[in-house]
Amino acid sequence: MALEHAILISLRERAGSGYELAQRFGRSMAYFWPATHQQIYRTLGRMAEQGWVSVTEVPQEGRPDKKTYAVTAAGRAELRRWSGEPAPRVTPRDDLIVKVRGAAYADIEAIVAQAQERRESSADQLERYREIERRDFPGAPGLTGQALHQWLVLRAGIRLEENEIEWCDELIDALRRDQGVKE
Amino acid sequence: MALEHAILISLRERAGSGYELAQRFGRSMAYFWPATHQQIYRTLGRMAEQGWVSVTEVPQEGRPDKKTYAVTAAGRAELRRWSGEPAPRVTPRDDLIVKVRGAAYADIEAIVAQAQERRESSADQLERYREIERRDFPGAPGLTGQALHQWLVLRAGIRLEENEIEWCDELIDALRRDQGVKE
DNA sequence: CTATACATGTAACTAGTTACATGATTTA
DNA sequence: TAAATCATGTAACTAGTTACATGTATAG
Repeated sequence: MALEHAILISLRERAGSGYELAQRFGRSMAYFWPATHQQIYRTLGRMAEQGWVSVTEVPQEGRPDKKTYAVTAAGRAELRRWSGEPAPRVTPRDDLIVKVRGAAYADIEAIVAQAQERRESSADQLERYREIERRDFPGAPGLTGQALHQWLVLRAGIRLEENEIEWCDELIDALRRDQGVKE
Repeated sequence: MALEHAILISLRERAGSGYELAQRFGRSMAYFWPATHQQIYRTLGRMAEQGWVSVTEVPQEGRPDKKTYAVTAAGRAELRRWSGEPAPRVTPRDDLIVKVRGAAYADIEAIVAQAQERRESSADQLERYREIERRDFPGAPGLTGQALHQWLVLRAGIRLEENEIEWCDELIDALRRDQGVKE
């Protein structure tokens, strides 16, 4: 389960509470592994049981006590073990593809509209990624170490959006053309 | 939930039993929406309760009776309704990306090896897709109707694999280079 | 005075995966 | 005689989503 390991990575970069982790996830990991605060709290609990993280209760005034988590030696070993085992491939399930497959039984214009919406949201996301690239990775592709790793992840995101945009364009053109032919 | 709707599409193309559907899924839908026979039987049961499909029990000799499912008018309406509503975007969760993100805490060579494995499996899949394209869609991109829709779905698969291959190549090169620099 | 940040949780639900069960027929 | 095909299912589990709950402090 990659969520546990994504948390281990995040906690190795900086120890912190579930709340802090959820914030950090929202800002970085969520682009490729989203997780709600519930999921993070629950998973941290399980990880503490397994001994992958240690918990320190920090009493606070005026607000609930906070639990700070840090990666243990066992957690570090587990992260290393996991990262060496074969990474399974998962089929990304996309409703829009199913709709295209069944377009004969649907309102084609409604599907075209969804493709346009998708295209726009991908273009927006791509622009956000490109801005992050400019701001945080000006040295790319000549980076090293952690910065390189982060940039490579960003590259995956950029590629995904670029691909999405191109496919949407193909889709819109082809469905439009076919509609035109029919009339 | 797209599984229900993928089943409606498949059953509109041809009515059949859960078993038959599971076979057909394995041969086509599974490329973009995999489902086990359990999932299909369970979902068909739910769909029958909702009145989206009708069930006819066909007694057989020598083997268990078979239940043939067909899409009802309500099912056709539901398919049309669903295909018009906005398609949600889901983040494809990929373990390999998480591993790259945390490469600093891992054995980099092991991650490179996984990227190579991934690259090969994507190249294989791409070759299979290209063969289907040659065999079943020689008229592309000038197709119309259902053949066009099926080809557009295939295009999504082809694009996905091409993109995967390119990203893996970037990844392998960059991590290798960085390893070289370090030494 | 309203919204946001801080901080953690319980509970119920949905979707998908994996293992196990049954049993005849046909093909290698 | 072993394996694959036909045919349907129960049960348990894992991962992720959504709704609800609590309560202070601070910023606009």
